[in-house]
Amino acid sequence: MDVDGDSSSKGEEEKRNAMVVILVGAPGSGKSTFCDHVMRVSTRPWVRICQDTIGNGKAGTKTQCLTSAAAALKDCKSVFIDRCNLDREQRADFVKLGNGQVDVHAVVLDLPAKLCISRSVKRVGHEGKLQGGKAAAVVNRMLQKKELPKLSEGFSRITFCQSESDVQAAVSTYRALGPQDTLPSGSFGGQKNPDAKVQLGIMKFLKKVDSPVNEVSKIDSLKDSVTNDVTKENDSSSMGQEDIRVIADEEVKRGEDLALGSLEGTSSLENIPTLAFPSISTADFQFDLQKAADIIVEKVLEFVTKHGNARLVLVDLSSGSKILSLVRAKAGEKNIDSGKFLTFVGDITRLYSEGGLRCNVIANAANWRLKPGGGGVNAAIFGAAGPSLETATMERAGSLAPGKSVAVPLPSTSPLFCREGVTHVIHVLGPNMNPKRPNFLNNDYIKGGEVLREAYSSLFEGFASIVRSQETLNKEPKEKIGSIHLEAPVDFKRSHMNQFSTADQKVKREGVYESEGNKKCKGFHEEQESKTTGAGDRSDDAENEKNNGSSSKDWGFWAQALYRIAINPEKSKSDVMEISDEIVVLNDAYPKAKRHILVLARYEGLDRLADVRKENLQLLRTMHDVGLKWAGKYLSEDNTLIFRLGYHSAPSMRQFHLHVISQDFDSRHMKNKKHWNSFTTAFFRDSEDVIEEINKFGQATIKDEYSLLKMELRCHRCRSAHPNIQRLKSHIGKCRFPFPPSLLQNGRLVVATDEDGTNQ
DNA sequence: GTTCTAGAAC
DNA sequence: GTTCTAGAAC
Repeated sequence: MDVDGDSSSKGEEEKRNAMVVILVGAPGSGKSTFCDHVMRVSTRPWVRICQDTIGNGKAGTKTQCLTSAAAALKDCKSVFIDRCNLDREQRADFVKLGNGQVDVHAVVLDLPAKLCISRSVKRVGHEGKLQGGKAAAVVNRMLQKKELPKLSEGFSRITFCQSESDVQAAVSTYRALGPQDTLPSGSFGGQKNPDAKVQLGIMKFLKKVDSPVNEVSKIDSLKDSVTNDVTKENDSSSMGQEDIRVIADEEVKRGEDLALGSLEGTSSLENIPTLAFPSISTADFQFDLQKAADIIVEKVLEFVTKHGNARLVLVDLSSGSKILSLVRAKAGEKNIDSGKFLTFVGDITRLYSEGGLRCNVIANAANWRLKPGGGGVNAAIFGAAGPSLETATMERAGSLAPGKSVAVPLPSTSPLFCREGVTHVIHVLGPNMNPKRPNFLNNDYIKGGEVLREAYSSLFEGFASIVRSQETLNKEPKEKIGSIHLEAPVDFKRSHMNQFSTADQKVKREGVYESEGNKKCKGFHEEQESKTTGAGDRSDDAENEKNNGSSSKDWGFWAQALYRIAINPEKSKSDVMEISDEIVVLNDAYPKAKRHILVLARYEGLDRLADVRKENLQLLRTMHDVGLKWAGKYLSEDNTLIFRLGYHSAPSMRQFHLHVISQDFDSRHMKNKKHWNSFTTAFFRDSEDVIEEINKFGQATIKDEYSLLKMELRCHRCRSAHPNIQRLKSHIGKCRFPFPPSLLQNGRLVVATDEDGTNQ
């Protein structure tokens, strides 16, 4: 860092290096504290422009702020714009202060509403005078208007903070800036979809770094991947299937539009060869995270300096991933080119289909026998790649020593190849610090470090050699990574993971399960009655990582009540209202609204949404129609009701079932956050959308239950936040705000119609 | 899925 | 002291 106290002689230069940092955040989000923490130790001259105090210690006007900010800049000082700046219009004039001469940054303090409210309520004598009971209403109202900043507004850098630790990281970044320093351009901190107004879970924000999940459908995710990644051309070598090509072509078109039309310049060069790799040895092999992060960054740096035309992506499934944040921080310190290395939260087997990130090579944290199973990444990759990967692997090697890797070309029949565009899997075996696993190093981190370095070297070399061979094939040297600034190390915080716990991945059901196909129940009710489906076929493999290869979910006895009814509806004690060959309709035993019924599928093997495939389309339509019929019946009795039809992403009860539920949520059984969020977040998958997705993609997007169900409590109509379920319930009893636009589309809400058949 | 309950939050 | 949450048991 170049610290220079002699400002007079360097005035011009300093002016060039001054910057405008626009804080964006609700009252109570910690904007002033942020400025204080930076300014207290910074060697750069800062001026804080605070609208709450600018009028001689009292609140002033926006114009006053603009004038003072301009004066400070003229004086070669960097400025913090400390006001809410929650919408684009409010920010625009401050962005213009940069005048193309100085960098304009945004720091977004996007903390949970509840936290902002409680801070606002508690604060005494705060400059903004926002105290007491009105704070909640004010914060809520302001958050409704919230438009997260985009680079296209004219910011050169945006930092999104969604937790206390994000804020800490941003403070450190800014306080470390000397008078001459600049920061890399781009969008940082993981808000992939700037329009998502999703917040962190309320209660846990201090205990763990939770992350939001975008409430977008798979189709939307493809769209917004375009806004971040401009596709230049389709890489025919990595695409095998017609429908993927179609999607890719659409991306190209939109991408071009975008490149012409806006500054959304966080383009990532999709065609550059990309290796996605998990952190080796830090999960089940219990390698120290700090030490591992150092080694990752060291090896990545080595690679990126040597290879211009390739990109590395460190992937982790869990959004609060410690290793990702450690690596991100260290990579930032080393100024690793963000176009060549990024971190990504998501399922390594679904990077393209669910994350919009194209990776032609993925690394597998393998076991020494190179066998499927175990848990974690290994099980996921073998599961997703299908049996052909095992065959192809065995052709190359029978086992692997720690520190070594083996690259295996994926057969073009593998779903990973067709769907994700992955051409190679590189198996890597890292050092093991877990006494229960083979080759235990007994805390010998000297040896461990060596082996881990060797593992990454071997992995990256394997990748480089694939890149070389593909370049030769294409006979056309790829364009060097361009001058357009790239977004990263960005943590996209995208998690569409199905059936994964935060720590472990389970093999996809269809992978190992001794499938009986989707036989109809009809005709074999009795034989099924006695059949247990509990434990599944656990095949523990001692040297494999934790979590056995069991593919079927362990449904407890209580969780099989619906299954028993589907098989034997006549004998059921529940109030079954309709029975056909295909479906059973019954009242939910614990209705979460005035009207809440279930339409059960009577198909053996269809336990949940994740099991549904294209061959079940007709069933989906039947269930939807039956649901509509019953909703219509209830609407004819009470035309004030509004219904929504949909599926839980990860149901607790076995047997595929459709919820038909009125949107009053007026029920004594609506008791907790999980109940609420399961019907009012993206966890609830609208029936119409599911049908569309199954039709287009052959399977439905499953939303990540672990974060969605813990989200803070928000009104499903006006989106206001509430501290607990009781307060929420008293609010929804009164709230008559129109439903959000997304729900008003695509027939997601079912309302009463008058005689003409028009909506009332 | 619900119920029960310890203990955290208020 | 009361309310509320989250985890375990069922």
